[in-house]
Amino acid sequence: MVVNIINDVQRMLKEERHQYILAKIKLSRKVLSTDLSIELKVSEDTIRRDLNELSSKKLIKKVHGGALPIDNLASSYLERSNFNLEEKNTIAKKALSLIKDGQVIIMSGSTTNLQLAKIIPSDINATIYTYSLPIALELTKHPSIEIIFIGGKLYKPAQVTIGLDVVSSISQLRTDLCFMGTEGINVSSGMTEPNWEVSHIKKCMISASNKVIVLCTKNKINKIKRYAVAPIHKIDTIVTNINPTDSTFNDFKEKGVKIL
Amino acid sequence: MVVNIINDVQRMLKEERHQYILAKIKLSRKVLSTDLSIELKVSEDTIRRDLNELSSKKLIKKVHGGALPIDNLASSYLERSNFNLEEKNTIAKKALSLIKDGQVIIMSGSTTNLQLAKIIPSDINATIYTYSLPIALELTKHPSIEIIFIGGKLYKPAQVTIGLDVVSSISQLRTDLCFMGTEGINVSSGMTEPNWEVSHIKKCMISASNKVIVLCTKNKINKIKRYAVAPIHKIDTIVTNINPTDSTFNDFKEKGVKIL
DNA sequence: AATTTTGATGCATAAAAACGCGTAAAAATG
DNA sequence: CATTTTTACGCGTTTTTATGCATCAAAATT
Repeated sequence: MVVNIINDVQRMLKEERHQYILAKIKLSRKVLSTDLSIELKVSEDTIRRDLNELSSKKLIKKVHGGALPIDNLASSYLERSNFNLEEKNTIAKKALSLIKDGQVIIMSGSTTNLQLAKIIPSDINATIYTYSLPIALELTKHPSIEIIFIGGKLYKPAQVTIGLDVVSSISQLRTDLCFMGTEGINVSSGMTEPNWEVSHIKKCMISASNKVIVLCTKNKINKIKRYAVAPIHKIDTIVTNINPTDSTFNDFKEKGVKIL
Repeated sequence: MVVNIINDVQRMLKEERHQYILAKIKLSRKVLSTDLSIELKVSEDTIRRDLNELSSKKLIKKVHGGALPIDNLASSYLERSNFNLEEKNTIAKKALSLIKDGQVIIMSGSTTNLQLAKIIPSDINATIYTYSLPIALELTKHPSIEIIFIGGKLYKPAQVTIGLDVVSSISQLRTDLCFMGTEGINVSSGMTEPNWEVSHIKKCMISASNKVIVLCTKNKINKIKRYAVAPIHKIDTIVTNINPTDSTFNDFKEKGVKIL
């Protein structure tokens, strides 16, 4: 019996096929199982299994006959933004009451702020400065808010601009309100951040703004991170997802911080 | 017997049709089953089934004879970006070949550029300046591209920043390549734009860049708009969705413009 | 009201997907 | 090194899906 060596010579590994498929989808926006079967010299069955795998990893959208790219805009940020959505929305709703018509506001890039941006009623007029891509994008849907985007080098994981440009832009501003998320807040250490760049930017935001409002979920309270942003007395209001009368806040209240 | 190759060549996947229909509805506020049947080369029957599906997903409002948009004022940019996707992708693929590793590039906010941003291979290194939110967001998915966002006041319909800040930022730049879309290009009038702000920004881009590459679909060629951007000799290359040997381009070639 | 356009429904068919099974190579195990 | 176990595939077979067509019902149009 003749052994067909030729056939065996070139068979791609599964992983290689996957790479190939992803690359092709990226480039052509569409792949057909039949084409792939021919191109990769495996049965359509195998292609289908490949497609199913990639699809279950959310890397492609499998459809009858082939696959298409997954549409969605952002991935990692988007995932985070859907985390603890319930809490974030609670906070956002409370924070809404602090916005008055005609104000100039600066917002940090936190996912809670994104929630806030989503629910600002369309009859509110305001000017919002931000350095977060998703927040700016969200606000473009709003009919009357004026958006000023603060440019600079993009920090991909958080989809915000950072760096000197941002710092220098912000230090030239004067705003009424400043909404910012935080990674840690505590009476003695004040507000702290794990990221040096971010801590610096937040410092600028605070000195640029008349009132400082910190939005944070319960689990950030009493956490301390590496870099200091501001002592507690610089914070005007903390908005959280728990009851403002909770005893957790006693110390904060003594320092004159409002809890919402 | 004649085998009809043409017929076999392109049949869209159901999902693709759906996307096409949605894009068209948003753009023209109305679609007719008969038109779609011809455009998508399927029976009206199938179109009706498509429309029913989309309608049951509340994405469109199905009516006698066709369908209408379901109120909501989704961002007009996204609408445009999914329209004529095929052509835009063709252009983007061609344009890809012009990008070399390590270059500094500036991109305008055109939807064709968005397509380009989507398909840049992950092994390419480059620095990209842009003032388009969607493009910047798209590029955050790329592992190695450095993105610099040019800040300023946001122009919502196009999701780009405009204004003095943008102009002044760009005039301080020096880039290797400049990819820009256009609303009209013509041998005698050169490149033209309907929007004054945009025309001004594009002028800056051109003078900041070593090479100027214009991406445009066939239908923009020989159109003339209100505001001049640049005479034809400032353009190095035009990338379109049609064959570069097409006679349409003869005049352009005489002026030294490369066609891709 | 008559006529023309659309829409819905059932049916036929071809293509694609899923499922189960067998096999052979690769990896793990004793 | 022998032998299990696992993994990756391919091949039938059965289901499901996508689509067109014919027919009849429901509109819109005249």
